[in-house]
Amino acid sequence: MEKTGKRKQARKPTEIRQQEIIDAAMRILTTEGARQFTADRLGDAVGLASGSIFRHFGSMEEVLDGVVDRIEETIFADFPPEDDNPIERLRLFFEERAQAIVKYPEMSKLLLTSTLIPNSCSKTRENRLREFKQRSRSFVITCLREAKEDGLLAADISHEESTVLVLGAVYAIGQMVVSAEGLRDEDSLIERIWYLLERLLTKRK
Amino acid sequence: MEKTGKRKQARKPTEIRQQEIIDAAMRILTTEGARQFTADRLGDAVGLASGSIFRHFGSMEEVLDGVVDRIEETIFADFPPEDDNPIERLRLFFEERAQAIVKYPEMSKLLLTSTLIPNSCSKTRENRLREFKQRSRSFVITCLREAKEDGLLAADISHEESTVLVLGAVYAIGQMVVSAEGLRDEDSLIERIWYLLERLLTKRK
Amino acid sequence: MEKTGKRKQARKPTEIRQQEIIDAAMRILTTEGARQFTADRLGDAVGLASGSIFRHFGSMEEVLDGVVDRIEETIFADFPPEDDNPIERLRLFFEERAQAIVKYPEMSKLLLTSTLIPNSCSKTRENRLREFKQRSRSFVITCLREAKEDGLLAADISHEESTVLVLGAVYAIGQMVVSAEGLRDEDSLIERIWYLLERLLTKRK
Amino acid sequence: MEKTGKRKQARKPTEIRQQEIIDAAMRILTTEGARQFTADRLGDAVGLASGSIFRHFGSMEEVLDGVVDRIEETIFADFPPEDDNPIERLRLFFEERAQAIVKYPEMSKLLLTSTLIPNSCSKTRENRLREFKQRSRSFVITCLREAKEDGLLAADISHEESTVLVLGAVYAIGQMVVSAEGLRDEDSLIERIWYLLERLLTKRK
DNA sequence: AATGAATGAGACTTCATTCAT
DNA sequence: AATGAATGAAGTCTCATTCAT
Repeated sequence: MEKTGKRKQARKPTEIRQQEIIDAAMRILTTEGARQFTADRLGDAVGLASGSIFRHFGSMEEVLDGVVDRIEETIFADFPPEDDNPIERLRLFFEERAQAIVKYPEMSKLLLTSTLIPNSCSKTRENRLREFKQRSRSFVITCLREAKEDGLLAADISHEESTVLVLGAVYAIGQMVVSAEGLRDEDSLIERIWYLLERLLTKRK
Repeated sequence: MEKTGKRKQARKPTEIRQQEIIDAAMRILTTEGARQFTADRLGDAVGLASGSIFRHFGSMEEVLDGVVDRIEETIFADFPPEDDNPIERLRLFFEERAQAIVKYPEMSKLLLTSTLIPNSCSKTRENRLREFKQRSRSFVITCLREAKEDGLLAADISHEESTVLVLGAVYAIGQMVVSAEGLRDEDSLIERIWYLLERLLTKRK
Repeated sequence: MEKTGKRKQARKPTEIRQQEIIDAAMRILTTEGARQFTADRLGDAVGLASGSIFRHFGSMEEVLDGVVDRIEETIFADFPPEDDNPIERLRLFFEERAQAIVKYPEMSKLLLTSTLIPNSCSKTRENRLREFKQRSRSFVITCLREAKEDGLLAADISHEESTVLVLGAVYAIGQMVVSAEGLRDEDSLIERIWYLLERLLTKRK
Repeated sequence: MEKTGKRKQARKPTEIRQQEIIDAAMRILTTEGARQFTADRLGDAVGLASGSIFRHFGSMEEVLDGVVDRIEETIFADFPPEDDNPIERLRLFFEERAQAIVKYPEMSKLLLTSTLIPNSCSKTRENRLREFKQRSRSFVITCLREAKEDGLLAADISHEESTVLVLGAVYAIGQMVVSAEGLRDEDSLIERIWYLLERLLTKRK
């Protein structure tokens, strides 16, 4: 019944459309849920007929693969950070990751939920998301282990529990961003959190 | 190779079936994803024809409401813990919640992903999940604020960042449980993490 | 969710139940439509579980056959009326039929709609209803033809159009009863209508 | 023995298909009954897959609304007729309506059976059909009342019973058309019936 | 490159019917 | 005689995908 003044949509090259579609897909997946991720809804969101989606992606599955690609590019943009001091390396990781989450809040949500992204038969996409988490975790563990060996960590702290605290802080920031709208000055918060973490982890003088 | 050879299905009262169905639904949602949450799959999992699901729930939506009920019952089982000392209260919360997560790993996953549970039009279910998170967060904040007023917190620590650390630890434990299968002796880990958190938060002598 | 205080239903012999079920079926068919004619709805209406319907009728189809039986018994209760004068015979028919319709308004509705009564494959039930209409029509035609031969009809009136008027009056009374609730003193109306019809049909002196 | 051999289905614009679907729906409802009014059957009748029905109508309910629209358009095509003389006005109505019924026999059947058209919860469709009948009835009553006031009616005839006769004649024509196939020369019959009615109603000189 | 009609598979849901209790 | 759980078939509707235009 609605005649939404749907003019003949401007033609754009596939590369542009693909990006638009991936953007829309992430928005739908995170704000409306996996069940709303349909070609119709997606077409709506980018201003195309649903059939036209398939000019730019071979299938809905491929769109999802594009989403996962995008996640990878974003959160591993400057990864791994390099620095001789493992604590400093960890700080760089923490701040970059926290800032990425603040900037693209969908990311953390999608990451935390791996299986909830529709996957019909192949486990590949799920595994990739799992691997992303694993890659981050390994980095954190390596930093902390090295710090321990270098005598930089407080004596009674093992890398096991400190990993939990560091990664947990990242997750919690993601949740804050998603839920608590009234969150301003995230940069300062991120810094203060790192300050706390560092004080906890490292040798007190 | 089916052992059951399509026996006449055992009859069970609706109350029992409802529990079985909710159990299965949580398993499917967390291990197979929202897209696999279908009546067929659900019937399979409890050993019923798909149509029979609707003798026990009016719709798939109602099953999901049942899942949310179950989550609420589980994670708020002994909530809020009571104790005069806010730090002690926080410790009780932390340990109960962490143990709940270890025991029912699906819970934390579902909680973290609110919107990803299929929801058609009504936002109620999503809002309930959001409220659960808010309820926990409020409890933590209140404890920490009170501790601050009582002079129990370290001088330079605000409740804002400490909340992030405490909740983050809970989330991270959930993620560990889900991903790292080879996690034994969680009780000890939980204790060690709390020990770390408490040392960080409270006044050092 | 509703616990409608559904006590264990009193046991009644099949003969009683069958009548109750047919009553309920007619009510449902006429007031709620063929689509609502389900075992559940029927059980509801007589205060039984839907499964219990099948203790008293072999199938829903048989219930419908019962409905048709009931219609036949009712509208052909004193049929055909007997009298030497064909006009008087017609009057008796008209008044009996009109009164039956006033008393059981569902009847006329069901009669007028033959095909709308659910019938899966067999045409039998539909044909029976058709035959009921035919039987009435034939009676009317026969009366009028005989009246014509006996010189009782107005000279320029053929039995064809007069049949239409007589039967039409019966249908219209049915419609009035169904729609216009505020219809009192039907007896008088029926009489006045017959008076009109008779004046129209017969020789004016 | 299918002649079509499953050709690629012809594409037609939605407006055309909607009309085809409404046509088929009326045919099915009147000749096969409300229970056969299914998407499958409907798809069959228009030569589409059952799912494709829903490209053109949002639901089966909407198809029914379309049917009611069509009925309204048809039977109220030239309604109300205009003429200064109320008897003449009534004649015009009678002939137009009778001819519409002869042309589209389904109409009268559907009209007479309002509730038997499937309707889930909303009573709107049923009410619309009821209103159609009421609109016609009101017109007839108004004509006859006015004729009475103008002294055109026979002295001893009230508008109440004469309304019954006029509307009844319309219904009876509908029934004849539906049942008695061998009905030729309806025009003449309609005229003769009106002649009878008019002679009955009006002042005899 | 874009549209929009069509399809077929599959999802949700209803329902007559059966049967253990 | 009655219940209420179970089934399987059928019906409504959705959706990815194809393709003529």
